[in-house]
Amino acid sequence: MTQTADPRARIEERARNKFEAKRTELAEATLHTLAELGYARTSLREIAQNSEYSHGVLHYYFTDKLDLITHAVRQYEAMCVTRYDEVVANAVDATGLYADFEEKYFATLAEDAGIHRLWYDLRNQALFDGSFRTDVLEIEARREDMIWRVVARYCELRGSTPALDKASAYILLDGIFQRALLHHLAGNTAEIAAARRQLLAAFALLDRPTPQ
Amino acid sequence: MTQTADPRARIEERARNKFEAKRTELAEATLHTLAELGYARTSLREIAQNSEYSHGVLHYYFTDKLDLITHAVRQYEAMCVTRYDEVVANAVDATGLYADFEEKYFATLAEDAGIHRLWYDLRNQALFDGSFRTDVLEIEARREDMIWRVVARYCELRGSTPALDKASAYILLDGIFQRALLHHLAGNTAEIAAARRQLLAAFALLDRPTPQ
DNA sequence: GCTTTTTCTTGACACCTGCCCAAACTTTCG
DNA sequence: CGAAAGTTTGGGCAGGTGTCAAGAAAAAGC
Repeated sequence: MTQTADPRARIEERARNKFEAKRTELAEATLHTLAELGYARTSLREIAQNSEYSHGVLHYYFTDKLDLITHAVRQYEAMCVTRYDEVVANAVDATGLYADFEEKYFATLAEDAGIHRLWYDLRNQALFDGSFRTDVLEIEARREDMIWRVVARYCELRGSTPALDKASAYILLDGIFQRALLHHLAGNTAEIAAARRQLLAAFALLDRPTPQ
Repeated sequence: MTQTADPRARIEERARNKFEAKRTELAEATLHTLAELGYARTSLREIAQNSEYSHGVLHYYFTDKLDLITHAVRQYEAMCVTRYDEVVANAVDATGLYADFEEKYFATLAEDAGIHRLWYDLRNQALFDGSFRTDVLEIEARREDMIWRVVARYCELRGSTPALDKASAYILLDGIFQRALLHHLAGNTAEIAAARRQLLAAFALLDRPTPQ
């Protein structure tokens, strides 16, 4: 239980932690503003206004606008790539896994629409701006992994083998989600119902009998 | 062959055509700038600089920035939703259709990367800004149709039935494209090769024997 | 309690944005 | 030709942007 002997080091460490904590607090506020306005329309003053500080603070804690947004994106990652882990962990059979997954899928579509469209916005920025590319590709890979855990477990419970590779399975399931998000924001409820059918069909397709 | 009797009407008609022609010319320049910079960073002055006119002209021919961009987007539509029609028309068997489609698919991925990323950018804007939503949804529907013509013809030639509905087939094939585009711009050639395999697997999956 | 350090606010800066407009230029028409 | 209409330019406007710095306020250290 002994701590670092040097008290100066302790103080410095504590300061660093506090500094880091404020950075994440500000990054959190940044995420909310980004989710509401999108990357294109989000300004530092707007971010500050949605927090309890003035816009100058942002430059005290971050060197750049890019630094701030990068930090916010990394923070987003943590919450977005584990969304279905609980569903997978608790699954006892394929039908139940699918039901729980579908429920969470359409729940987050409506509840977290803002943060989801932000992600698609940032991924798109990476098509134009190289600064984000590395982060985006890494998050994308983790999202693929997340979906793959669902798909693999589903097939395992059914005693079958996935008919698509990891990337394609993600592309299909996430693509259905993205399309549904657009229709959700457009208020088109009929297409949300269609997305439910598409998701079901996708799972039916993914799962083929294991060749023995 | 008689023309409109009223000469004043003729003149007015000709003027309108000229006006419309200049609008499309400017919209064309707008597309190039948008493809290079993305929606977020494209300004009217930048668009004008990439054309041979000054920025004032844009306000002479368009009421708004929105008006201009909307016009540009509609113009984009024409070229983007018929890309594979020739491939479909010339197909004599399923293998040939797939080969031609795949070739065009990866050719346009590299050649027209700019315009493709612009499309994804605009589609994304629709998640935040309702002004585009109608146009985006309409173009998206036409793109689905375009892909569906390929898929349906492919299955027809094989004597099989598509295993996914129109929307899901588009989601999968376009999703593979979008992912490949990101990796193309990131210079990741290994993932382009992976996309080739994904596309092949997707077609293998799409096509299931027709139940008789 | 007083000094030092950290944290935060405020206002300034240079630049860019969409939009508007008066004046110059060009074309069209009688 | 001259007048009228159409077209284009370039500058001005109000407002917004990221960034910075000086000084107020708060916290920490002794």
